[in-house]
Amino acid sequence: MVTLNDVAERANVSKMTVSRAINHPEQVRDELRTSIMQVMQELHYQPNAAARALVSRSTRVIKLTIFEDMDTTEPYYMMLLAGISNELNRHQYALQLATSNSYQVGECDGYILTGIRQKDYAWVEQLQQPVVFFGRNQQGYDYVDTDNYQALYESTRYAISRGYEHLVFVGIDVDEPFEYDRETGFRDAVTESGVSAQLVKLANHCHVATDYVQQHWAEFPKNTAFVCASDRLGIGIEDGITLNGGKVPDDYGVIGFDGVLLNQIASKRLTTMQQPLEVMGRAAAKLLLSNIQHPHERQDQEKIIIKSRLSTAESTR
Amino acid sequence: MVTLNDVAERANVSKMTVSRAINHPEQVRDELRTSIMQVMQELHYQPNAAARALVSRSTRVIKLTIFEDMDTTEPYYMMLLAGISNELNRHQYALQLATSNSYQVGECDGYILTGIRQKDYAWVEQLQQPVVFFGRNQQGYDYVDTDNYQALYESTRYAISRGYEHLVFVGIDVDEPFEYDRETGFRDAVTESGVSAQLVKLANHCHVATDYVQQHWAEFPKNTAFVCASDRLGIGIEDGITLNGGKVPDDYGVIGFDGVLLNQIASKRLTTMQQPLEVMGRAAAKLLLSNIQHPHERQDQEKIIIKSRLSTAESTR
DNA sequence: AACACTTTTGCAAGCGATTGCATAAATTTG
DNA sequence: CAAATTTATGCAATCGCTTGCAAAAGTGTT
Repeated sequence: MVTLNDVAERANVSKMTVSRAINHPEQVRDELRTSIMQVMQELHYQPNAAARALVSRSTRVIKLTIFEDMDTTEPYYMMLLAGISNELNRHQYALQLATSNSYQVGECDGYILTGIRQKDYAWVEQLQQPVVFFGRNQQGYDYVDTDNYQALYESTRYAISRGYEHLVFVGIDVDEPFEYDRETGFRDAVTESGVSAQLVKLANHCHVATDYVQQHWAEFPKNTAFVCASDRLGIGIEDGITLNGGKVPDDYGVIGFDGVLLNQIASKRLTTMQQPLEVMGRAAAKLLLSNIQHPHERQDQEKIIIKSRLSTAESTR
Repeated sequence: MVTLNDVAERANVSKMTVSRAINHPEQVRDELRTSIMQVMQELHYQPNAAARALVSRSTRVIKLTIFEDMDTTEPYYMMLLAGISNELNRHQYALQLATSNSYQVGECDGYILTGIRQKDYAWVEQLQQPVVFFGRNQQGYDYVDTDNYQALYESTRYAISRGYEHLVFVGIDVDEPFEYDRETGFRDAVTESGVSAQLVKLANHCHVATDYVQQHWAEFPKNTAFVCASDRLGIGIEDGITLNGGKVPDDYGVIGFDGVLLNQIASKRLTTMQQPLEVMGRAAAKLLLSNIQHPHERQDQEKIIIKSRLSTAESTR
């Protein structure tokens, strides 16, 4: 292994000068610095991260902890990963992946947390490091989230504007803030417009939504639009409608939420509120890094809320 | 920060004894060890990873490097991640994520590489650490892969066994071993059966496949089955058929490959060869760890080949 | 009880880098 | 041009832990 000392000897300077050439270039004579850089190249010198971390107390590692069984394999997270990873790389931080139940091995400079449910907050509190949430929380932690209220409000308004007269909100059966926000967005939109509406909460799976439509088909007059809390539900609902002989989008409309399935299935063009997950990932990474670099500058909870964008397709007229 | 010394003082032993209690429990008197363990608990002692790595020359970090633009957001990788992450956690290793173009920050004990193309091998060779590939390679590196030949051979045979009389292989237009294997599996199966067949290679996107069917519709007599190199292509093909008024599965069959979209879209029940990605991820992690722990035991290239499983659904009769 | 063991614990050195302080060189100033 | 100041480099200590060897304690044998 090539060490600072090796470089120093070869460059005829002390290892301190080499160290400074790397970390504080302005403190080293230009000429000398370039010659040191060259030696580093020749020797393929790579600073030892462990040694650095030991003395500087900074690992340059950020952990993304996903509080959900990873075998559910949400493609959702993949886009998040892309955003986070890109941003961290720009700042020369490494991204480490962990799940809630994973053995806590290795240290890090901060955490990005996602998929957190109420029961997990105890775990979070015991963390002694900067934390940024992906998803709203009422505990005062900084977070990045999409505007769930706006998303459902807007998609509901859109459905109404397309002439659908009966609205169904198909939510997810969890007790979490994001779900309330979505529901409230829907409620406000229908109340304002005075159209008839109903709500249901289902487990977040296609077939559950399909079954629901099958079993309650009588409740849905023509001109019903289903505003869903996820694309999965949207797709399931659409199937249910088709199986009952309903015509999408002429007689029934469907709007999803997330937008993660969009690029994958060309035919299933679901109208949906698309979350800019890559952007949100970047934002979370950026916020965390800023918290790490300026530990005391911030007093209040920082909230970065990024709007979802309506992406219209063939499941609405 | 709680250090070994703190624990040692509190437990009235030297820090060496504490260290041994952790790393070589059998060398410490049972009674003493349990009392040390207790002190560690009380003080919430966590060994400093950097210090450990510095002296032991092992970081307990594995890097998964994905050689593909991550913004393509293949859900494929998510399942892989799950498998790798689970296995690494069992062995108390951390998983670090990197892309080919990401700044190489931090050290690791080994690499799992996926999405590698011919042009990337130069980068790999310069690595000075154990490497396991995800996907076949002819360079002598250990790898884990699904049996691409078997997968396409089997799905083609299946299509033939269901009575389809004209076979179309819809491949991906890349120059990689895995693609040849698939093609060869298809060729062998049709040759053996003597059915008529044709091949095409397309970019791996739904709409490309849909367009292809539209433009070549005249070439496909009734009783044609499309055997595809990915689920995306399969879904695109199916759409193309439907748009042309073809009946799936009665007059046209479609078989995909991967199985990653299966659980996501209930209605689009594509018959497909399902890769057990979680298992494959585990296998890759296990193989890498064994290479790390027994550096010289192995002479030849180790190949772990895991069969895909046919999952029949509504796109074949 | 004295010897040769084996088992258990402690000491000192060092992994590769960075921090604080001291020194040397270069530059400015009166 | 010597003194004061700025800029550039080097020295020593240290981060928390593990390795190699030495010392101490315990065990058994004659």
